[in-house]
Amino acid sequence: MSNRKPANPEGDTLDCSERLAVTADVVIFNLAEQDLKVLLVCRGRPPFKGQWAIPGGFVDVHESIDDAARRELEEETGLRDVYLEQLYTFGKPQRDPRGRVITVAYFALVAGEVPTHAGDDATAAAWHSVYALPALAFDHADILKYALQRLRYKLEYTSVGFELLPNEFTLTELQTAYEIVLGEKLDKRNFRRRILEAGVLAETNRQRAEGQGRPAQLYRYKKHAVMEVKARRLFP
Amino acid sequence: MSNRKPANPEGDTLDCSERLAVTADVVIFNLAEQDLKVLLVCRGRPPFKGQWAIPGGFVDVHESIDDAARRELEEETGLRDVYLEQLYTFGKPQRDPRGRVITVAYFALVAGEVPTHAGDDATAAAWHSVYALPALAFDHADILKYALQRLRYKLEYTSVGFELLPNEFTLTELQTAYEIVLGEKLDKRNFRRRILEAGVLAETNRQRAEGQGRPAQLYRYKKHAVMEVKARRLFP
DNA sequence: CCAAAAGTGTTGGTTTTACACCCATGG
DNA sequence: CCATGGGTGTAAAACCAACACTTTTGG
Repeated sequence: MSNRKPANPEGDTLDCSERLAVTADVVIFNLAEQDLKVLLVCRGRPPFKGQWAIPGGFVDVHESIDDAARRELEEETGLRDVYLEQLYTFGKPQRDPRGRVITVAYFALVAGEVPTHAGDDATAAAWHSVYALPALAFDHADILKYALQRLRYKLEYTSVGFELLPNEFTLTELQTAYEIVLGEKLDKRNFRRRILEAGVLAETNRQRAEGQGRPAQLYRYKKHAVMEVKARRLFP
Repeated sequence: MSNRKPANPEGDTLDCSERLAVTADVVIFNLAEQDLKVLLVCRGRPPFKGQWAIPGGFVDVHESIDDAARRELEEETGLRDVYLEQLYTFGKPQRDPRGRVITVAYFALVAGEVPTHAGDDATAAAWHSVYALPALAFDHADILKYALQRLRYKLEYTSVGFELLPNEFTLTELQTAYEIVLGEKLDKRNFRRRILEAGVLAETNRQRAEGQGRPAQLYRYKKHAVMEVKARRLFP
């Protein structure tokens, strides 16, 4: 950060003429109905009125970008303390017809049934399958594509997958979650071996019966287990 | 991106009150004197006058953030068309004492001997070893630490290392480059086998003698070779 | 002919993949 | 007792890590 542009040679305040509008947009993923969903809002105003978009909002002068993203997330889902990670910053001059807008994109993972609340600038908020998306406003299709790529990548290299499941889950549920996100079948025995050897799961003393089969052991994610196992993929 | 904050209900223009100053800062890496160097500028103005900082500048309303980063890079080094990648966006409210400034950080890799040009807001620009850094202005120590981490990571998983060498290079030079950045010795035979099997190098028909030993084959990087070899580390 | 740097294969251990049957429960 | 879903081991292949000598040149 230098201070070339500001006109004041003393450099201890900032010129206002070159400021930009900055938004924090959050790609919120969720698993439901055996599908990977993303939360979209239907825009209630121009531009792109009536089109679906990734939820987001302007970053306030007094809040950090992370806080702005958390605020958006809470406005749309009512949830706090969920997995949230900065993705990429999109800043082409013409990406918003209203003027220069820079978007810092985030992605979030939320678990369980999550009701949605449309913000006051949206006519609706709804979960959409990432495999059957409507046309999106702005460059949001690019952002979503990038978010999905990053989610898949993280799933293979880190143990972030638990964030898509409720507190307690069975190994079959976890495997299904991985399969839905990665879009491929995994081997049951290899999956179990790896996930257990990674040491990020703790057995609970509870079980759950699914239909009329043998009840499954419930596990929970060990908080504070190392998130990123350097240079060792969790899955092939 | 929603349009909650702007006051105009029609939403087709942008309110100016909530705009932020945005800079593009570039961590420029270079190899020299058997060391990994980073280009720093000595600030000519407050705040942090006289302290070293990562070069950067405000993003103009009409240019993309990438273009701003490229412009900074060219101003400091005179180079264009070098490897440049967005790193992360830093946006805590108090990170700049002048007011709210958001910094989109990039990292760049430049090859060969690169003279530096101090910008007009800096009293000097110089290469510093990443292993012996001075105190840095703002939160630039964090940015640099993050950049170095990312560079190392990329070196292991992609073939980005060539960007730190001139057009033609020997395998020993390439290995040395990797060793300097990663901070560890590599096995010569394993290194050569892997880098050649990766198929990203083309032999030239030239050789170069280093001192009085046997001359080494010169290679160059195959442009358009896949940059990212998914799920296969180049080095252990 | 000697010093200096380039170049070259093999082996043992580890990791990964592929694959099929028995177990516990509810109806 | 049977249908349903949960749980388990092994063998072959691929991959990785460690290791030392020969080749080519210049002085």
